[in-house]
Amino acid sequence: MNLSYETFLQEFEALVEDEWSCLFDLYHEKLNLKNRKIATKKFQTIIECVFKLSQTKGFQAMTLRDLSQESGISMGGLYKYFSNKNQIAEMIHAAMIQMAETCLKIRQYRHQDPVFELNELLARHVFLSERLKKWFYFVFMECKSLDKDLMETIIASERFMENAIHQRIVDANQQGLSQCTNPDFVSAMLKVMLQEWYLKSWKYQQKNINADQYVANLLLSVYQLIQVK
Amino acid sequence: MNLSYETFLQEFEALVEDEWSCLFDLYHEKLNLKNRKIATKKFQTIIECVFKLSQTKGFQAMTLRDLSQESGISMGGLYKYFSNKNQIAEMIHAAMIQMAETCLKIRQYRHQDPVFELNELLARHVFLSERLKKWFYFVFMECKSLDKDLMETIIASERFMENAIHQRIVDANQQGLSQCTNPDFVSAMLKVMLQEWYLKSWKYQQKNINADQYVANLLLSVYQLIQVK
DNA sequence: CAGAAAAAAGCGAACATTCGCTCGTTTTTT
DNA sequence: AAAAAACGAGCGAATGTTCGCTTTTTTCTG
Repeated sequence: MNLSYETFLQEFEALVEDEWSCLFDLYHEKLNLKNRKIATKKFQTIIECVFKLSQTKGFQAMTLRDLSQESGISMGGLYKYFSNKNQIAEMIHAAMIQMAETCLKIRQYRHQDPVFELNELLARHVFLSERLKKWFYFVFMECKSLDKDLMETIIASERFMENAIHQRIVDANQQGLSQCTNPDFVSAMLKVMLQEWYLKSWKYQQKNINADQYVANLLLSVYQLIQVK
Repeated sequence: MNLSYETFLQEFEALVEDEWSCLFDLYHEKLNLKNRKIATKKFQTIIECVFKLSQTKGFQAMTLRDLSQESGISMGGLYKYFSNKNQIAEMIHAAMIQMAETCLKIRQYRHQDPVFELNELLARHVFLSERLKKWFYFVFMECKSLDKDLMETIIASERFMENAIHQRIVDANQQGLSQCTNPDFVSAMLKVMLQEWYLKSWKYQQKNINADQYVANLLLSVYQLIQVK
C-alpha cells in the first residue's frame, strides 16, 4: 500500500476544490445566488454552525433562531441560502454524495490483485471520511430528516461499498490468495470499522492516532481475517 | 463456549422478569400508579409505540399527538405515565441500564482463562442486546435527548465494556495465550461488532442469521485477531 | 474615474401553525 | 360511594416561514 492521506488530499482538491463551492454549484440556480465569493463564504458559516448545533442537540432540535444567533445571520438572511429547514439536511446529503462519487467512483478501475484492490478501497474510504468527517457524521446521525429518494441513494451507496468489499474477498479466495470462511461477516466488520473512524473521531484524536495509522491497523486486520497466505 | 441464547433467556427472565415490570418498579412511586397490572400493560403499549414512532421519524420529531393516536390513549391519559416528554427517553434509558447491570455485572466473576472470559463477555452482550434490541437501538440513536447525568452513565458503561475487552486481550498476551500487536484497535473492533448486532438487526434477520450464529462468527474473528495459539 | 441607478443580499418584526402540557370532567375500577 | 384512571378541549410558548424595508454590492453612464 502506498497511498497516504497527504497524497489523497491533493487528489481531493484537484477533483472537487472544496465543500462550499460544491454546494454553490449544486444550488446557486435554484436559490438565485449570484455572487459566488459571498455565497460560498456564507454557506461555510451556515453549514459549520449546523454541524456544531446538530452535534450537540440534533438537527430536529436545532431551531432556526439558534442557527441565526450562532451564525450571526438574520432569519431572513438565512432563507436566502435555503428555502426550508429540511432543505439544509437535503443539501448536505446531496453535496456529500456528489463529492464521494467524484472521489471514489473515479478509481473503480479493476486491478489484477483483489487484495490490493481491497486495501485501496478501504484506505480511500478512510481518507475521504477523514477529510469530510463532519459531513459523514451528520449524514449518519440525521438521515431520519430525509425524503425517501435521498435516503435510498444513501442506503444504495452503503450497500455498494459492502458489496465491493465482499466481492474482493470472494475473488481473493477463488484465486487462492486467501482462505476466508465467513466473507459476509468479515465484510460487515470492515464496513463498520470504516464508520468507526468518523463516528468516533474524537476518540482517535485523543489517542493521537491519525488516518494513516488507522488504515495500517485496518489492513493488518484484513490480513488476519481473510487469512492471506 | 457453551452459553446459548436459549439458556441466556432463562437467566434473563429469572433475573428481571420483563421490561415493563422493571419500568413499573422504577417509576410507580414517582407517578402515583397503584394498579400494577394496568400500569405494566399501559407501559408496554406506550413504550412500544415510542419505539415504533422514533424508529421512523426520531424521538424529537415524534409528537405526543402522534403517540396518542398510535397508542389509542388520550393526551391526558398519557401524562399519567410520564410527567414530560423527555422523561420518556429518561425512563427508557434508566430501565435499560437497570436491566443491563442486573444481567451483566452479576457475572463479573474472575475466571482463570482470559480468553474464556472474553468469549463469555461478548456472547452475553450479544444475547442481552438481542433480547432488548429495540431498547439498545433507541438508546444509541436518541442519546441526544438526555440530560448530562444519564448520558455520562451511558458513556461510562460503554467505556467499561471496551476496557473489559481490552483487559482480557492484554491478559491473554501476558499469559502467552495470544499474540495481539494492536489490542486497542481490536477491542474497538469487537465493541463495534457488538453494536452492529442491534443496529442492523433487520439485516441479519433477513439473512436468517440468529444470535448464536453471530456469536460463533464473532468468536472465530477473535481467535484470528488476537492470534490465539 | 465618479457617482447614480439597478440589482443583490441582508434584516427582523409579524403571522399562522404546532407542540407540550394542564385541568375540569367523565368513566372505570375498587 | 370512594378512588383511580382516562379523556380531550384549550392555553401559552415556541417554531418555521414570510415580506416589506434597509444596506451593500455591482453595473451602467456621463
